[in-house]
Amino acid sequence: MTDAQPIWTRPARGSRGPTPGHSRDEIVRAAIALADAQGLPAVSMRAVATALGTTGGSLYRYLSSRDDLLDLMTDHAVGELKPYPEPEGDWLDQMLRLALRQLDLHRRHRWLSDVAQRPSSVGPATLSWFDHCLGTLAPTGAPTTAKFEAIAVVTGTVILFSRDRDAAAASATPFTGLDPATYPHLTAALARPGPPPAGDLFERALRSVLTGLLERPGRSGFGESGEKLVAEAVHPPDR
Amino acid sequence: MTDAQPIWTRPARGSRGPTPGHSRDEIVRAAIALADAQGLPAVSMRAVATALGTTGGSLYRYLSSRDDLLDLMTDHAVGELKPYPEPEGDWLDQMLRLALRQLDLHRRHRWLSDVAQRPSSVGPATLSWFDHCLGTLAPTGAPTTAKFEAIAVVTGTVILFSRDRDAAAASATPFTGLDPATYPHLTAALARPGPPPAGDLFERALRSVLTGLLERPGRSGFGESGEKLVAEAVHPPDR
DNA sequence: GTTAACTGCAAACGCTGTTCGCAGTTTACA
DNA sequence: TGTAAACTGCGAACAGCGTTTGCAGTTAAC
Repeated sequence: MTDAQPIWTRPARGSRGPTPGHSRDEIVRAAIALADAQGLPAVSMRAVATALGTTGGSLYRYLSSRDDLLDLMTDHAVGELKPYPEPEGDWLDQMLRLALRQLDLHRRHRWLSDVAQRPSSVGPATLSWFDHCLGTLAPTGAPTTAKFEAIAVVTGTVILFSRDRDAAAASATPFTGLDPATYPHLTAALARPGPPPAGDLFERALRSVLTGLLERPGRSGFGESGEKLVAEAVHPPDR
Repeated sequence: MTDAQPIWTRPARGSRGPTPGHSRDEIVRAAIALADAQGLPAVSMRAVATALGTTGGSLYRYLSSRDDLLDLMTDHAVGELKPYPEPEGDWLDQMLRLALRQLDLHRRHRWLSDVAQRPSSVGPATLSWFDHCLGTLAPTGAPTTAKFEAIAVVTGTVILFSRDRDAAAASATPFTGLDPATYPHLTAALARPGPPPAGDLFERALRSVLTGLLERPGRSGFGESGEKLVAEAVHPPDR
């Protein structure tokens, strides 16, 4: 199965041979279970195959590469974001709810952040999520570029905070026995950690960055002619 | 060379045998040149070795693992951030200058963002950079946790924007031929992309997120409605 | 002078993604 | 109905990876 088309438009099987013993969905599910339990490096073709009771090379009857499998896994996981939360409050509240749902997804599937920063083929569930986010941001009237960037920043922040605990545990170890002369501020900060910051940092970060990126600044912000164009282009027919 | 100590405190060579034909620094430089030219996957032990005129196994006289090499590469690159920009303006201006310097570094060494998302051993140059950032944020009076988080967010934003061009090129291709019925907002946004947003998005994003994370709350409007949103949006009780 | 430690190199181990050839099976078409 | 094409499943194989090991040669310490 070596096709130039992306996996989303490629048929799962032909019409000629015997009925396949497995399916793409079954393979993807097994791979996700493996990744959830033992991390992404454990998802090797042979490991997934043996989890399904077959051999490594047989998977290439269903997929054309491991990247295909990762793409399918990603989109399958992103599909768990549905149903999207009910629209409630202004666009910022709504966007925050979406981000929290995404954060929860990344905490359930920690391998998602490993797979996210790799050039991948975007699946339908991801497109749907992206489209929903764009719709949520429509009332801002911000340019398309800013919206795209804002959604990317949200995802980036989600990945950042989903790694929180691991990062904290990992970075605590090598931070012992530092020389106060060479690292004065760092040793001081570690010696007196101070109080935990008020409120949820995740929410604070997102609220501030989203308003900063998307909200209409006083008058020296977006160009006026551009605003009209964007307002026309973005106003959806059914919303 | 299999030692439990991190590579930073391990001596480069013993005192008994013949003088080594290479050095850690030479190896690291060759690896960085390779990564700059052909990307991180091209940095294999054998490839670095042949670039130095030796064989793969010989590198293990200088390093104990490929992860060690990546750690050394990272810290070597982060060392290029020095000298740090002169303090000028308030802490926000200063922090922005640091972020821009970091962004430039990530554009010169694109493999840095690939290597950053991997649990690594933090080297002295990275510690120094971190310490300098902490010192820059000292006037904010924010809690230590918030400062740490803010620095991480800055790095995350730098990585995000350093990938900008690649991401734009890669995501433009699969975004053709979408069904306007299933992705209304996305197709509308792509049909008329609108003007590029005025001002630098990188700077806007950083200014807003830094002020949001670090400036004293109290008059800024957040805190009350947020906690309820958190409880509502996540339905599995993971938190 | 002997011994221990070190360097450099080649070969090998186990793992990876992926390809290929070989049955055996099912469908399409003349 | 017969034949050919297409498909599935499987085992072996290939190239590449990180890493280990054994061996010869070199240097320094005692």
